[in-house]
Amino acid sequence: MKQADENSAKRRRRVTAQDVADAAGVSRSAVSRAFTKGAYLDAEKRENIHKIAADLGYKPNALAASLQGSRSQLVAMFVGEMRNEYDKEVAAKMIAGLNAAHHWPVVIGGSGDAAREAVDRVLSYPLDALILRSGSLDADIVEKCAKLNIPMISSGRLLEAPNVDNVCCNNADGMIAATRYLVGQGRRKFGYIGGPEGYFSTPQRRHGVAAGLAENGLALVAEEAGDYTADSGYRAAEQLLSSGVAMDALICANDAMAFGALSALADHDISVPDDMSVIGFDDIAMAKWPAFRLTTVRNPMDLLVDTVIDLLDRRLANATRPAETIFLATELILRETH
Amino acid sequence: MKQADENSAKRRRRVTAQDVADAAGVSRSAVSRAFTKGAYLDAEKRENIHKIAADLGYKPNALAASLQGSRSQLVAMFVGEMRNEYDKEVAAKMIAGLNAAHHWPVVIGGSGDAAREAVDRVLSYPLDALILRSGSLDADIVEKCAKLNIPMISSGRLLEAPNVDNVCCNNADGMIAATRYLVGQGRRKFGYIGGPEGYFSTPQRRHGVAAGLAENGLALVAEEAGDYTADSGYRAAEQLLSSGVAMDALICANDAMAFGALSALADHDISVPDDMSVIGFDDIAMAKWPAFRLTTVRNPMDLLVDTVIDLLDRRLANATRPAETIFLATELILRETH
DNA sequence: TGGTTTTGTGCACACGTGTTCACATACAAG
DNA sequence: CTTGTATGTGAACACGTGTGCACAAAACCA
Repeated sequence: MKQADENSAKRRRRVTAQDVADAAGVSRSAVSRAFTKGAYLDAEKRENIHKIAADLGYKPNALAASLQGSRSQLVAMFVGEMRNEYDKEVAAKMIAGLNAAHHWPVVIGGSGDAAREAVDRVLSYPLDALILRSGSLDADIVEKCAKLNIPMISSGRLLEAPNVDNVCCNNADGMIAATRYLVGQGRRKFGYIGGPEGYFSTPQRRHGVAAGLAENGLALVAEEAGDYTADSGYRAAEQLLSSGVAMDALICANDAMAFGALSALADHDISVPDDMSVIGFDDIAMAKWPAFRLTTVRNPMDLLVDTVIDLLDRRLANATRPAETIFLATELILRETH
Repeated sequence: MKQADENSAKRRRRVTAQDVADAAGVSRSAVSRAFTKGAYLDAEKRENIHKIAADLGYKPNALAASLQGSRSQLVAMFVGEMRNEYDKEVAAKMIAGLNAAHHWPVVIGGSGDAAREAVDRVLSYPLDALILRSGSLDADIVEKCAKLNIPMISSGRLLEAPNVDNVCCNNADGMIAATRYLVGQGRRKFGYIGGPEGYFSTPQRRHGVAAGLAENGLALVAEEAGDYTADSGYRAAEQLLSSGVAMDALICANDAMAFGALSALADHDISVPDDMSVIGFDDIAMAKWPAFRLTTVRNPMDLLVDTVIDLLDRRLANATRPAETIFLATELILRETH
């Protein structure tokens, strides 16, 4: 009776070190030591404990262990809305990279109040760090993390604060290089499809294009703004074409909008690259698909992931290291639309 | 001196309920009560504690609280390699859905040994559940979870085990509907680009196409296999075209491969849909991009996410509920490639 | 044999929380 | 004044783990 009660009660519970200890006829300490590398325990007994533990399906509860003061290995990652393909691609790579480095990402998405509340709630876990990847969040998150002693790494935009490391693609330089190249190819009448307000990259990329043109005594002849989706790129291109302004080059603030623009140009029987050069930004996987073969500015995603994880590991190794801001170099990828 | 030591030591630690209690001049119990809904505490004192807590940046440690026996709210989600766009899209939606339902997904990606090891490690956290989304994992994960009392929900493929809920798109029916429709449109010579071996959906979709043709006394005239990426679709289509077999319809096991196939057809000046119908499967966001406007079979992602979360919540509410397997109906989406 | 070192293990504490229990205070009723 | 009843609140325990400390047993040496 009592036995049955105990069994049914245990059925609901997670197997605990005490259960293994009872089964093996040793103390709970011995079980703990059997799973702690470098701890002092008779080899034979350790093996026996491991065997019984495997049999019972025991795993030390990482959270209870983290109460001891060690790291939880949990890392929160805020990814914004993941509406465009670049964000999804980076998120996927980041998850893989964190896994490989034995950090476990608790992923938060969305925008606005819901996102703010979600991040707030997730801060109640003992996180090793918070990674901001795209999306915009209230600035007071920085203060909250500082008080909770949770290091932050921002990779979508620059967050100027002590204890916040930043990784950032050199947006302006990338656009300058693209513009220079097209000018060198003889293009003169540049149109531009920019990003939405509120994104960190929007003014930077816009500025890069303007600077690249200015150093050749040129300026944009036409301009529209999209929201970084392919649909908005299509609409923006339609708008530019219907305005009647003559263009021979169209620079887009990201690849997805460039794809949309390419479709609009095709619908208008404008040949690319004969009549018009099109250049994107990011070099997402799709850019090299046969349907697009897009000339674009590479936003180095793999390097971004590696850099973020490197900063994270170094931050965990040394909490007082001064915050760093790292800029990543872009690269012009020539395919078939320039 | 002692004061300074204490301060610098505390600087490293997370703010704790005891710290707030000291600052507020109450017991730690009072602080805990101040943050526990429905607990008994003087209203004025509760307000004061909240104020001081906000000032210090205190948040109850969710993990320490979960030791009490309550749920951790952590949910592991295995997402496979996330190589194709469908997987990324579903993962993004699932993350958003879980967040909205106040579950916090610890996301694991990858494949092979690394993935197996990562999932194994993540099981050391006190998870409320494990969601399998795509990808393939050793079958012994089911047994491990059973022993650890972690409920599982599989959505990529059917996992026949007690305590594993399944959500699955009705692959065969979707393909039957697509095939029937094309036959009704007068198509007779069907080619097929299938998925890679090892995926749960591969034989089901293949079977659906065969069944749809068989009921009209037809059979496939040509067939190739890809790996669910656009590139592989392009190569497979090239292969089919170079074989010289005449076709008037090409069914692809997913949208990404259909995109690749469309490019190959364009390169060969084969007009879609005049000379050839092309149908995909999934209806990912890109399918309606102006560049593709792909006719396809909708794999209902939003419904998938809702269903998984519903199953999760019901499982948490009732651990002994018998495992369910839910099939989701597909829908033929007619655009411009049929 | 007696003393000293090595080897192995259990006890007890700490981590941060929620909650039960007992106790103190205040106040109303008899 | 005594008794009974609300109303708050602190002390103590439990959750599952890692580890310092003490202690026992065994091995070694003289």
